[in-house]
Amino acid sequence: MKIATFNVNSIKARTGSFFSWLKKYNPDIVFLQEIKCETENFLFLECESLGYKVAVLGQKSYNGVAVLSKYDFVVTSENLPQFNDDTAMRYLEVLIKKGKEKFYVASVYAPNGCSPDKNVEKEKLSYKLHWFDMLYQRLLFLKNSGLPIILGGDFNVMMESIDVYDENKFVDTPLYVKEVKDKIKAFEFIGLHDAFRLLHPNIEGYTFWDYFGNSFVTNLGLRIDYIFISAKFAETLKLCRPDKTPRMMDKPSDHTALIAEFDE
DNA sequence: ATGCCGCACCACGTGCGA
Repeated sequence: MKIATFNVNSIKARTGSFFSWLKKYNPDIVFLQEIKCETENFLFLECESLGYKVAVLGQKSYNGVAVLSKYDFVVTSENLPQFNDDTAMRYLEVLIKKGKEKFYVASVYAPNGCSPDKNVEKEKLSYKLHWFDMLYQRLLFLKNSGLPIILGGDFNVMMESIDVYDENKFVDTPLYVKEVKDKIKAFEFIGLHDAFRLLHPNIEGYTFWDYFGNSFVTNLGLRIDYIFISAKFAETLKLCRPDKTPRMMDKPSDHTALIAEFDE
């Protein structure tokens, strides 16, 4: 089984490059973030013609998440049940049925939390922390079902210095502050593992490079996109790495795809 | 390098992202 998560920064602006990459890698499940279009305007036909069943939670202009799957599924949650903001589309969870197996997957787009205005940033950081608390509550619920879990998404946090080109630039920012890292560390208590770090404890795995300057060429990147997997998938995980090919195409997203493969 | 780029839109300027 092959899976991928990709913050596309507008599916419409990425139509050509995204679908050429999708055809080539041909993953079984894809998690998309920042599709930046309303649900009804998503490119359903293009995805379906490649054999995917599609679930979309979109909105105008910003945010928006989607799940593409070669396996059948039912949508189990649109946004986080206990989070009382329905203006930002950031979480889409489906229950996949793959033959006799059932497992939960979710496409996740965590709030960024940053602002040039320090007062605004304070509010945005508390919003982010609360959003992660409600994510945790949902993950507890999924864990209690006893079914395996896969999360793919843009979590907007770097966990350690190896995840960031210069940690000094991010000290005390909502991308790198301890309170936010602690929310991700808490995933351990739900039995979720960072798939990339599981296989590669000591190598850089950037998934994002800013548009400005030559940040991609000079590799000034951040690892902010993750695939989290429960024990059953950790046992069969055989590959997890950023696939830099979409970031090298014309008019790329500022993120690239993170891919993972599992033995059957 | 606290937005130097790129995206979307009640669009030729503004809000937003990391």
